[in-house]
Amino acid sequence: MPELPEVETIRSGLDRFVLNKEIKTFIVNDKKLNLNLSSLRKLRGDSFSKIERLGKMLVFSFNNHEAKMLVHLKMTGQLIFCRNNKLKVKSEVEKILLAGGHSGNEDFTVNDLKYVRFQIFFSNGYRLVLNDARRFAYVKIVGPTIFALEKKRFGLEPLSDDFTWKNFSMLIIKHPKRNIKAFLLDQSLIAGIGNIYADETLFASGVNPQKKVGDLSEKQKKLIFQSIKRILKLAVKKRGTTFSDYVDARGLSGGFSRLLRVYGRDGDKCYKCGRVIKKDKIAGRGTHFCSYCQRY
DNA sequence: AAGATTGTTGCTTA
DNA sequence: TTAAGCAACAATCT
Repeated sequence: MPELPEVETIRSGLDRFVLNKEIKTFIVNDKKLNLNLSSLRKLRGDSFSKIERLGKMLVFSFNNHEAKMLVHLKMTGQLIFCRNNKLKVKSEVEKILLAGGHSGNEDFTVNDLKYVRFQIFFSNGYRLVLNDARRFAYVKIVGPTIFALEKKRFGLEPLSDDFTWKNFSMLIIKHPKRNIKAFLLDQSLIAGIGNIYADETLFASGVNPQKKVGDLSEKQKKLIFQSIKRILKLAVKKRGTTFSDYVDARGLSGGFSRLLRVYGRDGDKCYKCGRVIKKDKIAGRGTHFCSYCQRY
């Protein structure tokens, strides 16, 4: 469920806490991750030099190794930075990190980490935990060649300078037969949009999710292009959307949830026209839309 | 208790 | 070649 805004929020949160901190050791708690222990061992004593986001994937670089650590949270993965001990009610990480001024889920404690799959222990007494109920999330250590291949699979970054009207239109011309919902979800075309922001984008644009992109009017295309940028930017500013599992690196919920206009509102009244919001399966995903406001 | 669920991949079909 | 549909992955919730 973490999409671009959620992953970006985690990324920037982590930036402040793990960069240039010496890594003491890695612990693999779930064999399903298929991690090579000897390649992890080589990275002990090193530290992260930067954390980038590629679509919904996080890319960790090291100061003294060429290898990169790739983390994809898939549906229910969480990356939580916390203190390296078992504290009782309020963990110290909350006291320290909440001092940063953010309000949020105050009840989150390290005790809620029930599905720990992977951990990075830092020398300063903190650790980074991959917590994932459904075990779809992955961690990979890759060299430059594999990383270059991985990178190629991602399409345009919607918040980068490459996401221009020209590039967006070219994508549409290349895939005229695809429906717009599937188009928005395809990570190899535009990277980072998931089910929530696809539905929000189409509602904001007044476009029917079934519409073939080749049949969109110029006005509709422009609206979609602008809505993608506007909504994702706002959602990043609000620190993402919490629908079920998502929390940021400090265990805090996102603030975009209350700004959702269609996602999860099936059966409720449309904010624009008052008719009932529908939910159908389109492009293989549950799709929320107003059949009146999004009839074209 | 069956069915649905946020992401992605890979297979089958048209 | 392109796209749609569907199962699979694992666990939880309704």
